Amino acid sequence: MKKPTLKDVAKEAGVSLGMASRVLGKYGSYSDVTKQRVMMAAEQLDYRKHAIAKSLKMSSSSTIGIVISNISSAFWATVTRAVEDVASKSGYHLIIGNTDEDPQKERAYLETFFEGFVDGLIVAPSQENHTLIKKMHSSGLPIVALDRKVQGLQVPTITVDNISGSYEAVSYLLNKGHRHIAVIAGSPGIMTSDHRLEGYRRAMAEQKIEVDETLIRYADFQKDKAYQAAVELIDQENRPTAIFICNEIMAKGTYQALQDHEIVPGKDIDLIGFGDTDWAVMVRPTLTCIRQPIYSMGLMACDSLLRLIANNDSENRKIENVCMKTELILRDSC
Amino acid sequence: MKKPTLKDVAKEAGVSLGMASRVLGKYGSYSDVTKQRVMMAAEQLDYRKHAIAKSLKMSSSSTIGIVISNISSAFWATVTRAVEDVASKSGYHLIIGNTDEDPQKERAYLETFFEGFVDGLIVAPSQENHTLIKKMHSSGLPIVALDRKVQGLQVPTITVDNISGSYEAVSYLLNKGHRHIAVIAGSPGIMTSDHRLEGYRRAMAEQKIEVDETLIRYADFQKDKAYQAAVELIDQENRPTAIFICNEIMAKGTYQALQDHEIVPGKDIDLIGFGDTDWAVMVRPTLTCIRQPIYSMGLMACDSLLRLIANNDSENRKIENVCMKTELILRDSC
DNA sequence: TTGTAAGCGTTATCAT
DNA sequence: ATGATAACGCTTACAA
Repeated sequence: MKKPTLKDVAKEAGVSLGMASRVLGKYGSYSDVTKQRVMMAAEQLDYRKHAIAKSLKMSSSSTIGIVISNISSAFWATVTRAVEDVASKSGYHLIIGNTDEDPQKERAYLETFFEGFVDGLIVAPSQENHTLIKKMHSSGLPIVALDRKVQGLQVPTITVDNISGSYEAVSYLLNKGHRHIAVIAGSPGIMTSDHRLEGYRRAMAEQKIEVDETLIRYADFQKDKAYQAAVELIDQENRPTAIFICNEIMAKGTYQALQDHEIVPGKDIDLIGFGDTDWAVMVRPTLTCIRQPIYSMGLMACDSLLRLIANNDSENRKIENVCMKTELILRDSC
Repeated sequence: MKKPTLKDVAKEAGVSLGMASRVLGKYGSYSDVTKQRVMMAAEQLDYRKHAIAKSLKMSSSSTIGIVISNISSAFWATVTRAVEDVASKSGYHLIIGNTDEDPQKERAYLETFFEGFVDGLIVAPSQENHTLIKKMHSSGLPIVALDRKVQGLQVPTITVDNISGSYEAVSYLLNKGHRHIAVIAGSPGIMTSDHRLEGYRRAMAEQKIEVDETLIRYADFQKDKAYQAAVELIDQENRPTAIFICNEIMAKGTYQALQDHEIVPGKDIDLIGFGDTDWAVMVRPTLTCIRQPIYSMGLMACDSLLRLIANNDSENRKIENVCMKTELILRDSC
């Protein structure tokens, strides 16, 4: 009835517990006869090692954790997929923690992951729990930061070059002759949002065009707020001739607002969105996007983490930060 | 340097190990003074319980596993999100296993989840590993099947009524006067695919319309194959006047094929897709869909599993199968 | 109220 | 080559 243990296998095979462990774990030395008997017994009892017990003994759970905002968004689902692919190839399991950008939830996950449950952690940190993360790091837990930096934390960080990405996009608009370029930004304080806005400002500054602050709207990365912002922008006195949207969720809201108001992207107003999305090629006109190497980001983060775990004892591990380039995908919306 | 253990806390507080455990675990009895001293010591050392050790002792890891085909698909990402929401509310962690419908990968996950790592399992089983799943179940591991049944396995199963869903959709097309209705199906053998095709056949049979087998195409749930199938359908002699597509991924391929050939859904040909998707309302014309209660499915699955875990000892748990209804969302493509 | 000690199922060291 | 035994860090029954 109960699951058989090593003890049961040993008894069945007529050997000692240690012997059974050696055979099944393929270490130490044992005779061929013993091997046969143990294998037989294990087979017969349908024995499976108890992973938790092993973890305790080895102080390693072969599990990594990932703390992100929302697994059901296309971006994070792809990242998670990549991480899981890499992790499983190395025999690691993946535990996910969904925070919804809620510092409370994030803290709860970090705390439980800090209880020895995971061998390493990939985290897209909010602003709030930096001290906890630092404490975890200094206590020796391997950590990789993803998509966002943590100030003063010396861990490998995988980001996208948000500044140059949006700089490129806005420059493209400027070179097309646009002078009134609106921005639908995320939330001030979040790195990805700030950097994308910064790219906009740099492009504008470079061409010596003064930024009209009424053309900058914060929509907290939310679709509905972006819809609202877009409606306001097209209604306002100095209607922009182009809109730069700081993520794909807000791009959806913006695009829908324009559809609802029968304003045609690429004709009545130009549009570029940060982040590619599957509907970008299905809508008409298609949407010009800044593509991020999402899968690669997850892949590199996990790769980096696994290397960190492997070399955890050696102190000479040096921090490898990666800042990936984006790609401007030109389509019909501008 | 090393993480403090209960022993360290006890020593620091000047009490026994057992005492420290009682205070920190809030059970048994202890004096106020002892409580103070232990709490102080724990605080001072920044003590955290070791989750693995606790799991071993309690033979429960507060972790559940989910085995699905692809976390980066919208459907499974939403399911996973729901499961994680419910699980985390009850203090459970979620480990994900991505199979890509590969029986080998699926088996690997099932095996490791069977090593005592999880307290329960949610699985969308392929056809191959039924015996293993049954073995896991009979060994006492709580299991819930999601989206697909396992023949002869007595576990709670959360599915969608695929037959009635597609029956409703195809009947709608028939009532509109369509007689040549094509189907782009998934893979024969997979329950969701077979049932959706079955719904089609029933609707046709009910109106005594003979099924033209050249109008049935299998596209293995893949976008490109669906694209190809759609092209063939519109090129063939008896071009269908409507197409019923068995999932949203294939709907994407089909829709794109029509766009590329300048055939307008809802005008030149009617379209209904099984499964709602975010681009359905963004494309023009919008796409009519059969909506599945995806989040609810994940929610109920996890809920069911947690109840199973809670009542695992009592034998009187009865199997609660849930078959959820779909909803036909009428839009412009038909 | 408090301390002692026996496990949970492994791995790995030390004798033999 | 093999067996006995001490951990890993925790919970908890039993004694005091």
